[in-house]
Amino acid sequence: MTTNNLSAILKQYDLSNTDSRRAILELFLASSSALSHYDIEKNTDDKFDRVTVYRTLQVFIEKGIIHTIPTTDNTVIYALCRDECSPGVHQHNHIHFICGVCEKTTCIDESSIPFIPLPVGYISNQVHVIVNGTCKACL
Amino acid sequence: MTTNNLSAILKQYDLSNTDSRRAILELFLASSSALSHYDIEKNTDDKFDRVTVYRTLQVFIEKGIIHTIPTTDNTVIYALCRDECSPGVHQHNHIHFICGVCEKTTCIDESSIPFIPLPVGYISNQVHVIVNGTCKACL
DNA sequence: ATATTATTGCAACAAAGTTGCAAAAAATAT
DNA sequence: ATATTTTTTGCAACTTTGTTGCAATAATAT
Repeated sequence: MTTNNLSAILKQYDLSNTDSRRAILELFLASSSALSHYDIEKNTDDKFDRVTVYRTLQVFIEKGIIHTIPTTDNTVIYALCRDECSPGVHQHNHIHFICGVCEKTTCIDESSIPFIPLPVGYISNQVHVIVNGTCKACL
Repeated sequence: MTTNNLSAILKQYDLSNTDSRRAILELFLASSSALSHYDIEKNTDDKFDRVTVYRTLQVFIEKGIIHTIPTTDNTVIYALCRDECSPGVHQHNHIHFICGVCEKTTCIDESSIPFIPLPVGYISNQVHVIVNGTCKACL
């Protein structure tokens, strides 16, 4: 991914073109699995302050570039949005798979979220499906 | 719930009969929604040390008495196990509903987890379904 | 090139969670 | 019932995670 491409993406999302944003965006584009805050700090050689990373992630979420994934062990992980997310509105129609062996979390684009029937009186906004198991690479 | 009943449950799970364990177990039995660590500390009038609460929750999880629920905002919440969980093995076949208004998380026993088709090479162990929306009481 | 605006990094802090260890309480044996 | 063993608790100290205010710096607009 060239710097130009990264800059263009940032511009598209109406974000100013800074070192940290380019670096973190590049990480997400290069990674096939979800990233934790720790992953991001380490993979940018601690070049950016913790606070900067937090704020960058926050902005990316607001703009609909990345989303958080709920986890059973309660770590926060982030992944690129695939579907049509827009600033303020996240809509994900794919499931998340957590491998118990390599610990990696990936978005499974092949499977979509099934319809979940709810008792009368409940209204559904968004459904998350998290599948724990063993991934292709670890079998 | 009488003290006797609580003691009996603890015995059944092979746990020694202590103040904190009885109190925390009672809280879960009395609550219709999931509880956070904070909820538990406050609802026991800070009578028990933070460390004790952490350790009690950990033991309850190991024994299959309670389970954690993944949340979108990444807080850890705990709820009683409904189905046949045993020490070391958690299996939950119900979905979790998080109300955006009252912020309460409840287990929906009426709906069961649908079958989630996965790409070839993936093996599923456990599936979590989290529905965000508005609950009956908040509509 | 300069002014304006947004972003960064630092410091200080708050909250959440963990570990080792001595004291206290529960279970077991006498 | 009492003594012994084992488990659990609470304290202190620490680590990790996340937040806030503010001055310095960098990016955009003029």
